[in-house]
Amino acid sequence: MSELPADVVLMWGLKDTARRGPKPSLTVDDITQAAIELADAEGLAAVSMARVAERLGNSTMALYRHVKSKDDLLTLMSDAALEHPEPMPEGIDWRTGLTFWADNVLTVTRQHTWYSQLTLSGPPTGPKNLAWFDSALSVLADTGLSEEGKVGVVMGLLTYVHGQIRLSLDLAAGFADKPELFSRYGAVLKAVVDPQRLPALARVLAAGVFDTEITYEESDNEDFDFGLQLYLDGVAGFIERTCG
Amino acid sequence: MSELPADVVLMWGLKDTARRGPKPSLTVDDITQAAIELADAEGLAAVSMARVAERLGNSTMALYRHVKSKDDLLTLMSDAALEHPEPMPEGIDWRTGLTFWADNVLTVTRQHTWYSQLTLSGPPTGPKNLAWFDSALSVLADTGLSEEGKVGVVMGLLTYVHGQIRLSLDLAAGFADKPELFSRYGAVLKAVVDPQRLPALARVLAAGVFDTEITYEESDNEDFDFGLQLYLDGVAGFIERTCG
DNA sequence: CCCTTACTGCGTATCGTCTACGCTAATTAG
DNA sequence: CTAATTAGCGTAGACGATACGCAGTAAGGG
Repeated sequence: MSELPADVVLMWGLKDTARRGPKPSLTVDDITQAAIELADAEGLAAVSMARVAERLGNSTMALYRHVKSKDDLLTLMSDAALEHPEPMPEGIDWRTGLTFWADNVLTVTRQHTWYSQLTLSGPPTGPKNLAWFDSALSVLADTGLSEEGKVGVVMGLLTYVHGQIRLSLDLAAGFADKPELFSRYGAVLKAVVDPQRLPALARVLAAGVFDTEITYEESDNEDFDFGLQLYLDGVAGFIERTCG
Repeated sequence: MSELPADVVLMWGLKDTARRGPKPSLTVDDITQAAIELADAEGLAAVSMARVAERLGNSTMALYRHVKSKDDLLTLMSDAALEHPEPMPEGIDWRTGLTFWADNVLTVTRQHTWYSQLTLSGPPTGPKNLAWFDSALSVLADTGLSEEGKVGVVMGLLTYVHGQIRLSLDLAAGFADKPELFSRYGAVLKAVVDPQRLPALARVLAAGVFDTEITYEESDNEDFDFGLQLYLDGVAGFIERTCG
């Protein structure tokens, strides 16, 4: 028990209960929650130990009694920010199930736009992260895939989903920052692309693909589903090949 | 011409040549290169204006004559760090071509492990980035896809590749940092996972999927290719459906 | 040839960040 | 009651980004 890493102990709430000194006026949970609210409101860059402490009405250094370092806090946030996954409808087929799952990941992550900027420090160990992992795995139970195959499929899906989310959130943030760059994207490329050197790209420009103003909320879901279905097509083939 | 964004002007080297004052002892290129070397050697976190200037034998503030801000410098790095793409073999079929391309992206990015930590501030505009974009598009020329379809396929592929790279690099960094967490991953999960609440995950653990020590350089390429081929399977179906 | 002008390098200073260390006060085990 | 343990926090150091302004340099115009 006491052999478990410190992060894991904190995330699962496995602290020794009988303590001697003064009652803590702060819990790790309070700190994590305050940090998440701050990140939601002002972005990940605004999360400093000082700002978090201010929000809790404590001094900066008080936080270090509960959290080893700022990186530690970020790790805690990466689990605490997630909701529990929606329960999978019973008897759902794997393809519908994974689409449902991916859409839920998208929904949850959209509420914490900083999430995809976190740097992973290891494989997932927190309760929420593992619950999501389990949820995706359970959908593949009846496919006949080996356990290792299921893990591969889910990891690939997670990578795709996170990659897509990160891309779209980064772009959305950039868009909010300086929209000119986006509305003029087609024009800028045309000024700079030499059809001799980059012929394929020049053809795309000539076809006017980047001429429409890019708006975000709409195009995102389409692109997301487009790539997702491609990936799931691949999974279907894999299942067929392996277990068919 | 002068209407182009500042970043674009810098990346394409479109500065006014006739200047009046003293000869610059520094070029934007020198600065970018120094920053890249620093990031390669000590990680992205080590890149500070002071450290970069020190490496060039200049003062910190001298850099701001050439670069608007640190974010600006990071944007420049995101283009300058890329090699030019290997030229596509003539007459290569799209699937082999995209696999070749993805492998090249993997190779280039492995040389700059910080690359996937950069936050994109907008759609790609630098010469190297666009060259890669063009290279992937050119492979799809004979598929009969619409220009928009090609863009979608390449964007999806890029997202997958970057996501995968980021995941594996983050994990590799975490592994270098504290290997215990990785070698004991299976054991930690078993201590913490309740088969009642997370049955699918418990089955994976029981099958011993996480019991083998995780080594990185080997498993990476397999996972990468596995997911890549799934995605390409999906693309094949899409081409069939659309143009078949 | 000189002066104006634009530009480079850089010193100074402000403000924000993380966090090591040690003190004080609160709480409880024995 | 005493000693051990622990929470909160003040101080301070090291480091980071960058606004501002000064001094010196090189070209263009006369």
